[in-house]
Amino acid sequence: MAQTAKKDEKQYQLYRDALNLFAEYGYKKTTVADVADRLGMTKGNIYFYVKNKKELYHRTIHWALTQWQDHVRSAVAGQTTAPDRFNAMAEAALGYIEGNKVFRRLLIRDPEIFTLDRDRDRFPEANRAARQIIRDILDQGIREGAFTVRDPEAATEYLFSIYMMFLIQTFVYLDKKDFRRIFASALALNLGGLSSPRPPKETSHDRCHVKGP
Amino acid sequence: MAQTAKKDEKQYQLYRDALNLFAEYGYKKTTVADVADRLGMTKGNIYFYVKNKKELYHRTIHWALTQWQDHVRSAVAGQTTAPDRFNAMAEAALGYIEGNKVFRRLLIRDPEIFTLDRDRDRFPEANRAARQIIRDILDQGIREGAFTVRDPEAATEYLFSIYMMFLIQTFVYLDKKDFRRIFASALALNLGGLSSPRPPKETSHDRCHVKGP
DNA sequence: AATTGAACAAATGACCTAAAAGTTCAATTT
DNA sequence: AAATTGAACTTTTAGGTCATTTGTTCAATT
Repeated sequence: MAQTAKKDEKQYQLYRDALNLFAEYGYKKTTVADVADRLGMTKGNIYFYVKNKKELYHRTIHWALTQWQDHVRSAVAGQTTAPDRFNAMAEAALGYIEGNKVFRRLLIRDPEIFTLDRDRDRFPEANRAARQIIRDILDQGIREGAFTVRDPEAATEYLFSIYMMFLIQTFVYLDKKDFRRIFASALALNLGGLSSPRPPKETSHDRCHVKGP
Repeated sequence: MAQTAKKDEKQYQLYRDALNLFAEYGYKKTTVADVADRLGMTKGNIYFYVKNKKELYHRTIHWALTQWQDHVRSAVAGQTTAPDRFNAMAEAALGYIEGNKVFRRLLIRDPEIFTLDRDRDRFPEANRAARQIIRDILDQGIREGAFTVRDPEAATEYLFSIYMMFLIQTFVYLDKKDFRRIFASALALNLGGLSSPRPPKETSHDRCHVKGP
C-alpha cells in the first residue's frame, strides 16, 4: 500500500512544521489549528494525516529521532575500526543535538522524551535502533580483538544508559558547564578503564597487546 | 551551643519516626499531627524542634542519607587497595538500599531525592560528601599507580553520575530485572575499559603491568 | 527547657461553569 | 478518488467559589 509522492511530501511538511511549533510552544500550547494554519490548511484536514493530536506529536518526534539516527549511522560508517567508530558515534550523537536548536528546545519543553526508565520510554522502537548501533560496534570490536567484553548485552545496556544520561544532563538539565570535559573523561574511561597501565597518550590505538600473566 | 543529650535523643526519635511515616504515606499525606501522634506529643510541639513541615522533611531525609554514607565509608575503610575500595564502595552503596525497605519506599514516594540535575539537587551537602568518597579512592589509586586517570575531577563527576543513574534506574524506576548483571558489567567496564587486552578473569587484581610500546 | 491547646492563617479538594480546544463528518474542490 | 473544508459536536481546561483540612503561632503551663 504505497502512499502517493504527494502525500509523502505533505507529511514531511507536516512533521517539519509541527516540530517547530511543538518546540516553540510545547505540546499543550500548540493547538491543532496552529499547525493547520502554519501549513495553510484547516484543522479538520490534519485528521486526514493523523488520527489525533497525540499521534501527530508522537509521529513528529519519532521522525526527528529518525533523522538524528541517520546522521549518527553515517558518521559511524565513515570510520573503519571499532574504537574509531565508538568515538565517532559518541561525537555524532551528542554533536548533532548540540548544533540543533529546535531539537534542544523540544527537549526542554518535553524532558521525558529521553528517559532512563524503560517502562516510560515512549520511543522504544527508536531506542532499540540506537542500542543496536552500540551493539554492532561492540560486536565488531570483539570480533576483531580490539575490545574485551564479557557480556556484550549488558555492556550495551550500560553504555546506552550512559548515553541517555549525558543527553539528559546536557540538553535537558542544561548542565553544559563541563560537558565536553566530562564527555572526554567518559570516553577515555569507557575505552581504557580506570586501571593502569596505559601510556599517557590519548589516541586510543597503539595499546599494550601482551596477554595477562 | 551544645544541645542537651535529651534533645539529641528526641531528635533521633523524631527523624526515625518521621522517616517511617514519610516513607509510608509520602510528604503530602503525612500530617504534622501524624508525626506528633507517633511521638506521643501534640503538633504544636513539633515546632520546638523544626521551624516548619518542610524543614522537618528535609532534615529527616538528610539524616537518612548521612546514615547511609556512614555505612559506605566503613565498608570502604575495610579494604586497603584502591580497586578493592572501589568495588566495596559500589557494593556497599547499592547494597545498603537494596536491603533497606523504608528507604526504598521513600524513594518511590519522592523520586527526586536522587537527581542528575545539580540545579535541582536538594541535598548538595550530602552529595558533595558522596563525591568525596569517590574522589579519595581515585586519588589513592593514582598515587599508588593502580589507576590511570587524566582528569580526576571530571572522572569523579562522571562516576558520581553513573552511581546516581544506577540508583535511579534500580530503586526509583524499579528496573531491577538485570540490575546485578548490568552492575557487574559497569564495574568491569569502569575498572578495565572496553579495550583489550585483559585476561578473561574477573578478580581485577593481577593485571598486565607492562609499560606501553 | 519542653509541652500544651486554642486561635489563626494557609492550602486543598470538590464543585461549578463558560470558554477553548479536540474531533467528526457530510459536502465540496482538486 | 484523494484532499480539503467548515460547521456541528464532544471533551478538556481554566477560573472562581467555598467548606474543610492542615500548617503555624503563641501565651499559658508543666
